[in-house]
Amino acid sequence: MTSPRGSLRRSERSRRAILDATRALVAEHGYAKVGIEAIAARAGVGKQTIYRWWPSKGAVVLDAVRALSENGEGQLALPDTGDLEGDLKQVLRATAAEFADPTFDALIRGLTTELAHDLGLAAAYAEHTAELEEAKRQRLRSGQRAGQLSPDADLDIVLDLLFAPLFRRWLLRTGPLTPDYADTLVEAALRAFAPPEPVTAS
Amino acid sequence: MTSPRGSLRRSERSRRAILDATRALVAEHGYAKVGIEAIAARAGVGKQTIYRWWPSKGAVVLDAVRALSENGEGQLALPDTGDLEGDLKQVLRATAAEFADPTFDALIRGLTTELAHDLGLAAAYAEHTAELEEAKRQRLRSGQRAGQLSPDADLDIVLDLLFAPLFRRWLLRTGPLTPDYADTLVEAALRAFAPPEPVTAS
Amino acid sequence: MTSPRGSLRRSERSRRAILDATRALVAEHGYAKVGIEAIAARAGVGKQTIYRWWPSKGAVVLDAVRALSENGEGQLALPDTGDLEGDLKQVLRATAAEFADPTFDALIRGLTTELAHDLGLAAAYAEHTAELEEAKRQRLRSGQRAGQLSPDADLDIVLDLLFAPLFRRWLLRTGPLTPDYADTLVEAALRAFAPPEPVTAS
Amino acid sequence: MTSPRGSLRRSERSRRAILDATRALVAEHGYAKVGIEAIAARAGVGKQTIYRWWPSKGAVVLDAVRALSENGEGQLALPDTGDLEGDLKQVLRATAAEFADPTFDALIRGLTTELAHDLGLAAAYAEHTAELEEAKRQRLRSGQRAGQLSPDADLDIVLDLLFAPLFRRWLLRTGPLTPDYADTLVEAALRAFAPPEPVTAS
DNA sequence: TTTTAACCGAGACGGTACGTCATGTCTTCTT
DNA sequence: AAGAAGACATGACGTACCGTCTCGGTTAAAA
Repeated sequence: MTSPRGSLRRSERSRRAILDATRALVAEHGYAKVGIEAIAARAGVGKQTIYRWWPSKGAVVLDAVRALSENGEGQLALPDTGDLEGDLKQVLRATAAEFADPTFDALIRGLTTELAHDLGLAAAYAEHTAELEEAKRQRLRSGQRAGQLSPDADLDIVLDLLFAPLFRRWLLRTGPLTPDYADTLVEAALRAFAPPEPVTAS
Repeated sequence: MTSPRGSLRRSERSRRAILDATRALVAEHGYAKVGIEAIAARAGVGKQTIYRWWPSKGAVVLDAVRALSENGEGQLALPDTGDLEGDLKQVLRATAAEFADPTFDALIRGLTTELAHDLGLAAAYAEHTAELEEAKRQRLRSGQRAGQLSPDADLDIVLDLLFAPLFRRWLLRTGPLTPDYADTLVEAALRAFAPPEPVTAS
Repeated sequence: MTSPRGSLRRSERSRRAILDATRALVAEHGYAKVGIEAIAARAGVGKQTIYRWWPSKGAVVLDAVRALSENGEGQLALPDTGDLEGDLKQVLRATAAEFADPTFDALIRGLTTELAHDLGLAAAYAEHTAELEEAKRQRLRSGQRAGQLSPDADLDIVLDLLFAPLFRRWLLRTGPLTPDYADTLVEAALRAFAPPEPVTAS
Repeated sequence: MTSPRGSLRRSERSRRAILDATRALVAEHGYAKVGIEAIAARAGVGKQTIYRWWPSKGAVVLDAVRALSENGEGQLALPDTGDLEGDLKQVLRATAAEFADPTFDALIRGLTTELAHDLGLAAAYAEHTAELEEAKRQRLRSGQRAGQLSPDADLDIVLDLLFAPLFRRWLLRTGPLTPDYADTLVEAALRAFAPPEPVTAS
């Protein structure tokens, strides 16, 4: 069901032009220096067409980000080789790599700072990331079942330990997002929630 | 002799009025809706007096935050009762509590999102927090010496594990900043960097 | 078909409000103390609406003056009773009287001093007054044909002699603009360009 | 008696620097674009030193003009060769030539437009020009005694006829200030106030 | 000779207006 | 009905000057 949302007459052409222009402009000038007028001008679109379909610049950018991820849909299953540590390292390294892409960085950085102030936008973003979050939790659960993670572990806390340091370091630029850093975080988090030592028969 | 820096004639009166007005306005209306003009008007000051001494709104807010901490100077020693876990829990709970104060939240939230975009401001902020960061590291080192933390532990990583989840949860409002959450983070981080089991004589 | 010039959508409402506000404010406070912001505020109009259509305050005032004259259009024919001296006295007296009106004085005084510095504005003003100037020249030509003025007279010089003294006295306030003064100027100018004495048969 | 006016301690050095800077800046950028701050900066003088001795920019410019004329003092006697027409032509040509000097033009143009709005300044200027005006009147009186001008002629009106057209043409740039134009004005004015035809004995 | 106070340069201050820019709403005409 | 275009009222931006004010430093008169 790929029917148009919200209207029977919405121009797909304009929608794409707006999101493309947004991506390009934010990459070029940074989130803060891009305004609705500039987007409209670059997209060759009337301002009203933007205001009609999005409530704020943040919402446009959110959709621009969404559109990026929607190229290959449904790839939401995380790797599950049976090796939790290896799989998580791969995921965190990939996340760190994403942040290194200037276009993605500019988009997601602006969006993130907007989320901090706009509750509605934050909710919309949460909806967008819910699936991915669930996939992460699933992978942890799978590891738990495989005895690679304590059965008592609160998976949300594990996720926090894994991703929050990465997020903070990226957002505030307090350090480089190296693969090593990703690995270190995974090792620390898994150590914190290691399964209990099996009692070995002596 | 801490003679006036940068000018021989800067008005202390105006400086304080500006920082006070900034705090009040950001608390009332939120960072984004406060402009230089409003600050100047509320402070009873010409706009140029702000532009003369600060390069951006972010810089003013940074100073407003700085001024908050400078009331009681030099209180930078963190508690060191000998109980690392207990001391850290106290610190994280206190940090969480700070974020609960609406005025401080509004100020620091706006400032933080500005840091994400303004490298110069981020550097200035880093300078401001350097002392506190060092104090935290000191406390961890002290715990290390007391055998409450692995001698191999990278203290910056420990700090990341402790504070980044709190930071992220606060900034993106993805969960409540309860004392329990603070405690959980401390326990997890210490577990991740627990000292090696002493070999017990059998 | 005098369809809208320069734009398809200019607001006549705003235009009139701006010119009215300009007239009122200049009359109240004098040309120099009136700014674009004040005009916009009084007119209930955005500043940009002024900047969009006029290049300078002087241009706005010029249009405000223009609008005054355009109430009754096409009344440009000067009196021509056959008595050149009488007609000119009437015109100069009327001109002097105009300058006595405080609103008109304030507008035209500010405009005039602007003309002295702004070549473009001077050109625009010249265009505005061209018709009137031509009408004056016509009346002189008519007098010339009637033998009341030397056939050799350079009409522009005659106009200078008639109006420049009035202009200077008004602008610099070096004397009162009485009807007597107007009459004196007319008499002097006509004496300077009197037709040659007819050769009387002796 | 060239004692300092208004104060026993006024710095002649600063006074000259201010007037020189004023002349230079007005010549370079035009009257309107020169401000007190710029003059002070160029003169290497504190703003207060200007505000202490002059009430307005116009007053400074007036003094700058005054200083120009005071180089060779007392040259106020107009030529009196016995030939009124020739002498007046010389004076008007000289006046026209003065206006052609860009520095003088810029200064006097700005000053003149200021006079139109500032009564106090106009009075001060009148005082400055009083001597010259009187000299002009004297020359006319001398011509009157020599029978080159009607005994009834109102000399102020004659002066108006002579100089107002020149003034207006210069201020509003409605035509070139050629020697021919000067001559034409002199001839016209003298024709208007020619002495009565002597009754020739038949 | 020493005081002392006006004058000086410098420039920060509270203000006002500038001319530009972007906002979000609106109207008009086109598709 | 939706879109491109862009005028509109609004209001913040950062700059430029205004005229006033303080700050040391420097003179030249008075003591």
